[in-house]
Order: sequence, then C-alpha cells, then structure tokens
Amino acid sequence: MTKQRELILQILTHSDRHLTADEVFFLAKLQMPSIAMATVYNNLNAMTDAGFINRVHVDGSADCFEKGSDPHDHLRCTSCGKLANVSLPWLKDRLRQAVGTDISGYDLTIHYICPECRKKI
Amino acid sequence: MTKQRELILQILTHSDRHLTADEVFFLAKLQMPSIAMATVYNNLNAMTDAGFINRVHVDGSADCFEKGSDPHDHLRCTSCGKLANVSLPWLKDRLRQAVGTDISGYDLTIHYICPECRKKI
DNA sequence: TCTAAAAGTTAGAATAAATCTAAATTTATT
DNA sequence: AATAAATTTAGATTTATTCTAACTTTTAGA
Repeated sequence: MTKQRELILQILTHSDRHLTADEVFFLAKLQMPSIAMATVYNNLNAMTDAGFINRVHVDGSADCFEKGSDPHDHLRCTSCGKLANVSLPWLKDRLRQAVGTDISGYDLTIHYICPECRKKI
Repeated sequence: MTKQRELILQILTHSDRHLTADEVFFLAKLQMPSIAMATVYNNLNAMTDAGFINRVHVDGSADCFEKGSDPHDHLRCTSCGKLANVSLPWLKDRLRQAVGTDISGYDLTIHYICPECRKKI
C-alpha cells in the first residue's frame, strides 16, 4: 500500500459521486502534484481486480470508479449523465433462470431521467 | 440510400455474427476499395439512429453492430468474447417496477461461458 | 547494515476507437 | 443545365487508456 494508492483510495472513499480516472487524477494532483496518470490507472486497475473498488462502464464516455460496497447496478440519467446506484438482489438468479446455463455475472445500466432533471422539464 | 450505405447494410444483413465498425470496414473494402472509415461510421451511426440496426456496447473493446430484429439482450462469453442474443421480454417492466420511476430503456450484457468454450474445458 | 531483487512510480510515447474537418464528389431539385 | 444539398473521402484530431523504459522506493536476505 503506497502513498499514491492510499490517496487514490481515499479520494474514492470520500467522494459522493462516481469518478472517472481523469477526475481522480485531478483530485490526486491537488494533494500530490507529482502523481502520474499511469499511476492512477495502475492503481484503479489493481484495486478493481482486487475487488476493493468497482469499475462502471459508461457508454460513450470514460469508465467511472467507486468505492465498492455491496453489489448493485446503475441508473444513468439520459439528460445529465449522472449515475445512481440501485440494488436488484433478485436479478442475477432470475437471469440465470432465463438463460438456462450458469452465468458468472452481468453488466446493467438502466436509462432514466433523474429526479433533478425531471423537475427542470 | 447511397451505394455505400447499401453495401454496409448488406454486410450486416448477411453476417451471422455481430461485427465491429472495423470489421464492417474491412469487408466493405473488399467490394469497394475506395470506401472510407468515416463513411462506415457515418452510416452505422445514421442507421442506428434510424433504428435499422443495433449498436451493442462491449466493455473494453469496440462497439458491435447487427441487423436489428426484435428487441433482445446479449450474452457475452468471458472466454472467447463472442456475443449471442437472448430475449428477455419481461425484463423492462420488471426493472421499471423495481426502480419506481419510468425508465426509457436499459443496457444489459450477461457474462457466461458459451457452449463451444464450455466443451473445450 | 549493505545490497540485490522486486515492486511501484514517472513522463511521455503509443494505441485504439471514434469523431471532426474541409475539399471533392455525388445526388437531387429547379 | 445550373445550383443546392447531401454524402464521401483522406487525413488530422480527440479521448481514454495502455505501454515503455528509466528512475525510486520498498523489502528481504546475507
């Protein structure tokens, strides 16, 4: 656990939003100006592989990262792009059932209009 | 409907697999050596927007395209990467229900080992 | 403690997917 | 046929991410 990795993990832990690698890099650079983009990616990848954090694939833009709590899926606002979490504990079993064979997992993003954007319209 | 667009549509119609823009470009170039990558993207985007074909987002690699039949989701083999279709007509309603608010759609990829890869292990 | 190996970091180059630009060509319209 | 509109082309550009190779730290053993 290097200083860099600790910093990156802290940034993710203290963020209330999902952050892109670029955003993590920007925030990290404020506290450690010498940090390199490659280090951010190295650590995000390493921590993702180790299961400490989650990578969220976002169609058409950069992946986001979050400190992983319990497993959950994502809602993405089609208006502002913001991500929100949603817990669907029944889904994996239901999909396994529907598919017939065993499944190792799935990747789901639900498209909706978030409450804030809904108000504005 | 230009010659280029017609060619691209035919390639997708006659393919039994999901094709990346790159693969479409390669196949198109065989029959029309002057065709440009930008044309392939222009047309794939235009036909996707018009609903003639479907774009499938693939985590960590290029998007794929297919001649769109009825709505369906995708299985992706974690071993060979190949995509397969699966129809889950109940899912959207079930998700809407779970989320509470209206949803405009969703993007789902189920991870599994395809029958061919399963045999090999 | 000294030293060698291993692991991690850095800057910058490289790659891949997709888009943009501006000129040229094709197609459609009067 | 002349003009406008749309499309295509080649190549440059952008964005996200990975790679490379030199340099630092850290770790562990003699």
